[in-house]
Amino acid sequence: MSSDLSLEIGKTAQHNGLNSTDSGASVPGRPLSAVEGGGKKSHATEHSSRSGLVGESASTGTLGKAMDVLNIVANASRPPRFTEILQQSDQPRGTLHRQLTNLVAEGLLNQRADQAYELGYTLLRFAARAWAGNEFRSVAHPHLKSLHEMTGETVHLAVLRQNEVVYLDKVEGTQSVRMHSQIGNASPAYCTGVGKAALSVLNERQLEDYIRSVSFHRYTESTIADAADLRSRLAQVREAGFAFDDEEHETGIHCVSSPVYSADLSLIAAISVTGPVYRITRSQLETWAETVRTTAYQIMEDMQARLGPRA
Amino acid sequence: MSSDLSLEIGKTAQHNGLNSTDSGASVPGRPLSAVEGGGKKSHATEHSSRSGLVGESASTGTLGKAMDVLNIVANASRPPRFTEILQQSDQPRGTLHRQLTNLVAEGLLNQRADQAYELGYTLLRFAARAWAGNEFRSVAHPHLKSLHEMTGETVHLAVLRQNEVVYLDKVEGTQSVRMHSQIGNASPAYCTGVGKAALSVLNERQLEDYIRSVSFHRYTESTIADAADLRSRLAQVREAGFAFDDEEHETGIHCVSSPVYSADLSLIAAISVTGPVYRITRSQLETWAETVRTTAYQIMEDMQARLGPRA
DNA sequence: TCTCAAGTTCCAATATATGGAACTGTGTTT
DNA sequence: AAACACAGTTCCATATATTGGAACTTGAGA
Repeated sequence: MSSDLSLEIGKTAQHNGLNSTDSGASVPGRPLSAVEGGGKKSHATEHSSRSGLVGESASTGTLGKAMDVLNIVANASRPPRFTEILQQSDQPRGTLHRQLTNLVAEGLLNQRADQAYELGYTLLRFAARAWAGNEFRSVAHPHLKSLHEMTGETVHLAVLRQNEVVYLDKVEGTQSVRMHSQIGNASPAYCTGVGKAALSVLNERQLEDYIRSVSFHRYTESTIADAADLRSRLAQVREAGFAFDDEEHETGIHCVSSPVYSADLSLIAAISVTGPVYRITRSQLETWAETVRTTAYQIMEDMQARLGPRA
Repeated sequence: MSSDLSLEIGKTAQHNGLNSTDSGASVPGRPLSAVEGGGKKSHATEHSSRSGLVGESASTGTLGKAMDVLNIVANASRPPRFTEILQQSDQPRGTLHRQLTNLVAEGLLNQRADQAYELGYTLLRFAARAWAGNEFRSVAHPHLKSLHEMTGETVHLAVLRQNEVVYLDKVEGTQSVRMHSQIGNASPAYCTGVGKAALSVLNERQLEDYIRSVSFHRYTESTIADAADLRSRLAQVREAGFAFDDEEHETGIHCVSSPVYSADLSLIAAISVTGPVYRITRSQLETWAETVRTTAYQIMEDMQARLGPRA
């Protein structure tokens, strides 16, 4: 089992030249700076990867195994029973059984009357707090709202987590609320607007790690299918400051997106304006691109301002 | 450390007399029957308690300790740093530090640039799946919608989990969507409508366990303040089939609620219609009580129908 | 009734988590 | 500026929790 491959990557505080003492002037192109001055003498291995950004599902001891089981249940098309889980797990029956028992006891899993396992309510409880208590989200939210008001279309906020983007917030029209659909959902980074925007700020090594660990799946005709293509697209995104998603993940849906990130890259996220192709033209999206980018900058500034005050 | 106090309570399949072979006739007062016939030879200790319904936070080995840490972070008023967590935890520095590292590696916690810990995005990811994949919720949802259409007020679905009720779903007016506020939120059972409805179906021992482990806190003037009061209220609820919440948790808000549960009590939930006192009178709530109860029965029937077909 | 598969329990062996103490870096005081 | 105090991090012998094979139930089907 491959574990302990690395340490923190995000912590390799790498100042981007010009640092801030000027309070809040809008300087596009500059992310919010790290809260601490110099980088710690991190004696991380040269290889790195994994920790929050990019990486596989290397198990961290007992906890990691429990998470593996949770993942099996989460990814099942319907609530799996003991043996179904056993087949996907590489653990002996006795062990797996105890793990399941523990997970159920903690409320992370539910065992239904028919013995099938489903994700437990404790997860909902935690997620509600994770969401409500998330400072980044609450700082960004008003900006998302104003972006929605300007465009009239759905606005998303998503963060990069390993190889996926996880949707953190969403502001949409008064149209029938499709529940809180998106929030918490995860999508592959390479085929979504927010994903490409997020990937565009990775440093070379991180991108390398990402590309090594990702596997491309063609969701639609225009889905990016290989590393070379992805690289060149990301170069463009890096240049422009925004990314498009031309129905690369879902047919009939496209969007513009810009990255939101901290200087030390401990937080990499993105915002987007999304619309259906039948109503929103590509050129309309292009019109919004600058606004999206500007909004992203504003969020970064606000985050920076919010970080300081914390004693 | 007190662990392994018990086994499953919910599994003590306790048929309520008359059992089902008749398919789907509406027989109010009868919950959906357990999917399995007899009760297993559960040699559970006489004491019992804990497992999903009612109980304390007894740690289940390593996983339990990790959950304890998660809980500390979740309950903090703002993202705690290492020592703040250390003070609430009863573990030595070295141990706690490694646990935190593991939790961060798994994405269950985030360590921000200022070193403070917050709940991680993985929790959101899991919760989204827990919610979307929850069969009970999806079965109940259309009923909630029709209940909303009949009353015009906000409708909730909540499940009993340990001493709390966790909100699973919500249907409300087109009024500005206060995000998906409630969902995933947890409230004490004794002072909410859904909570009292849920508690009313507990058997004697379970109620005993609940009362032993709960601590009453006066949220408003009318909050139930002691066990005796709670018992007599629950007796009334049991009789009537629905419960009221007269501003017992939040001033200005009241509701009617009815329990939804499986015969083996492995699932205990409740639905409610909630409204602000300035617009909804008590007698209006009483008018809805019967409808709420009927809707609850219909959900139970639907659940029963949905349980069978599963091979 | 018998048989087979699914699910559950048990316990010695061993890998894993523990926790005290030493270490590093950061910010504060004299 | 040096000394101090404090938060955070690492290390390693030890204790303990997890492991996993095998035996044991239970339930469904022939």
